[in-house]
Amino acid sequence: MSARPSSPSCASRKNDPAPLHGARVFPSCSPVTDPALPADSGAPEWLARLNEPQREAVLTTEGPVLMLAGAGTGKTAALTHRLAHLIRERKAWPSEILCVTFTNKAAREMRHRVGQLIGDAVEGMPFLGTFHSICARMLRRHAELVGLQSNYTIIDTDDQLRLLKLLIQDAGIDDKRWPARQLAGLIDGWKNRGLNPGDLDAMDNESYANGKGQQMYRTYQERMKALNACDFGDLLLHMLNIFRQHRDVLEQYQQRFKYVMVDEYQDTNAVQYLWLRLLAQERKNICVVGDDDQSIYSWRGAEVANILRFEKDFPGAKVIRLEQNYRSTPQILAAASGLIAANSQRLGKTLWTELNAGEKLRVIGVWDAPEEARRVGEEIERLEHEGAPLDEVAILVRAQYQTREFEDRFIQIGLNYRIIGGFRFYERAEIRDALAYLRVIAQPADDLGFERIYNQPKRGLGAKTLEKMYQHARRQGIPLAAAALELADSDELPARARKTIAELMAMFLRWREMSEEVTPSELLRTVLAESGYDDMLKADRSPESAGRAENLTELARAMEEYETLADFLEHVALVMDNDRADDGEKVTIMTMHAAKGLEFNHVFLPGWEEGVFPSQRSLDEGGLASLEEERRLAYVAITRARRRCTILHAANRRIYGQWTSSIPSRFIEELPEDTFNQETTMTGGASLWRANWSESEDPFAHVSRDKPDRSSARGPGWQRALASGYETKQVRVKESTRSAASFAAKPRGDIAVGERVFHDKFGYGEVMGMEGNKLEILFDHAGTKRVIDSFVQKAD
DNA sequence: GTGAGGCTTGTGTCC
DNA sequence: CAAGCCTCAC
Repeated sequence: MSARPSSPSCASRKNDPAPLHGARVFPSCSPVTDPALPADSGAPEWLARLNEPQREAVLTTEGPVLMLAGAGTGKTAALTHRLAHLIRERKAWPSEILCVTFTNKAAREMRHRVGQLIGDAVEGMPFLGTFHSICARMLRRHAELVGLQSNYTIIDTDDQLRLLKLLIQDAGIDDKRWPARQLAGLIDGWKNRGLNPGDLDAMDNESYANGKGQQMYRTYQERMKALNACDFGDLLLHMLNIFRQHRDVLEQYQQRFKYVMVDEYQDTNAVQYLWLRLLAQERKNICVVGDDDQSIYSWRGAEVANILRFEKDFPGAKVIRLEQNYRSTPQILAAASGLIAANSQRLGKTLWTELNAGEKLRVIGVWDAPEEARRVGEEIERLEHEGAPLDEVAILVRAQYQTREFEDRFIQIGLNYRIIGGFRFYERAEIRDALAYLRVIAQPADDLGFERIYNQPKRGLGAKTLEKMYQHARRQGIPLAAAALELADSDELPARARKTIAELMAMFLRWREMSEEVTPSELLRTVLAESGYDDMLKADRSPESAGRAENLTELARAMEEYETLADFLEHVALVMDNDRADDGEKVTIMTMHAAKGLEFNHVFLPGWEEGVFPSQRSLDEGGLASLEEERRLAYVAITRARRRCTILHAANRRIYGQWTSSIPSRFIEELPEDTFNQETTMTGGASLWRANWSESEDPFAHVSRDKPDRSSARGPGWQRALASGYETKQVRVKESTRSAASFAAKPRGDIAVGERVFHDKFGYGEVMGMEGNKLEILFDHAGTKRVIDSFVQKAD
């Protein structure tokens, strides 16, 4: 995990809520600036590195600008230079520029690169960040306008779900039929569209529990207010509400922000769009950068339409196109361009490059997911031998679950890797527990935090006590922790529970006082020691407990970078990165979504199979639009590669524990033929199978497919469809019935129960059982595993 | 109030 | 297949 080091400007922010017009001290160490230099008389040398359209984007500072920038065309360079230019030319102080990015990674990158151009002045940019972090900061200042206090808690999805579940049950709604997840999704969607409970129409209202949508949304918002808490969507929605209802506040910010810049504009959703429009409509100095072909976030409300109608929103906008690609080989560009050409709704652009050398892409068909991981591992080792740094190698997957196979394999072969995203550091139970303690200290109304730890470590308080506390809290209209304190002084509870609660509350009072005096990390160490959490871990003999203790130590260390508890908690809530201080070179494994904006010399794209990528969900729901979004994702993925791009697809994959056969992704077929080479592995692979399949009607007619039984009815979409005879899916059903599914079920016949075998990964073992081609083997060192017979040899 | 064991269900992507 | 939820026995 990397924590933003506290800087002088951060420290000053703590006490001084930054007067809106108060110019900050402009760093005297600012690098060479010649204010007399006319902008159009031969660009200064630091502009010389830019191409013509980039330079135009930098120098067109006044009025609306739309930069259409294809993948790898140097839009970040253009943006950072533009920012630097504004500051150097003293058109604005750093604190008068609003610069919004989508990810923390992008914000950090921007800060870093601007820093290289103008030095420390970038430290004075409090409004360079993600939509969420910028809104969170603004909201601390204006919290009372929406009924919050400035120390509000930002809750994560987990807490949100727990709260919703309670509310659903309170409302007497069956949470089996109307799961909290669904409601959370709806509320999120409403917030993304900028809708408050009162703004819902009948259809929105109907979408949950037969017309309870609005009521539940309203209840949830009220409860959040009582908890002095916000979810992610609230950060934006609250600020939008404030801007709409308090002209004076809006005008302050309109005055303040002389220039507005927005990265990844194609991914803005309605709230973000409305928020930006309000802020920029006075001065109209807004510069947005985007690429409609890289719009991959419609699932969280992004509307490509925002970029398409920019010229209407801001008449007279200057449109600048960046089309020269500096990143990839012509083959990679041709493959990506050919693929994306299959989409219908696009602005269209032509990427070109001056590079002429390069290799074709490779498409490799393998037997199953483990082989895929093995193959990628081998390829990476080969690259390593050729001297390629591991930092320049990335594996980009469609969904998080795909990372496991690679992780397993890389541990086996001792290949250094890092997984970005995934189960994040901050989502581990022990970390969340620790944070819950800290949250309750910082913000006593945080019931969700209190509920999490009131009996963690176990102190003999259970559901009965919790219920009593809730009752009391509800009746008195006070937070849970306050109710607990009062109950400890009454006869409502058995003496034993009373004593425990009293002790716990005494600790909290002490910690709260202490939090004013000691650093956050000292506070955490004290809490862990005094609460008994440390002891609990020490007493725990399970293999994970040591790791848990380590994680907590790491957390305390990370906190040393922060001066106040509030700063730290905000960072935790908004920043999901867990790239710790990385020692040495590592292969990066991450989702395609997380990879947007990044680039690598070598990119591996596993799992290009129908149902995985494009994902089954996108095929089942969402229709063409959703498929096209998957295709844009494929485009993003391919264009991450500078030099080599390797696509893999497996013939068999286990989904929900079921072996499922798969056919290669349609995206592979859509690649222009002359841009890639097809390869296949010894074990057959889907490529071979596909070749056969296209020639004969049913090459596997001799193998009977297992009858769909109850268990297979739970598979992915098409399997479910198969089981229920769902008609519109006939085509898919046909494909899958004659697919290689049962290929796997053909036992090889020369291995019997009781024999000794050897397996590449697990070593020697004894066959304990077999079922079709699947063997259950007790390995000498690896324990019992289920493996496919083609991966074992008879031991001598 | 705690823990063990069975049943159900899921895995999309992020701030 | 796993994790999460629920139920039931101490």
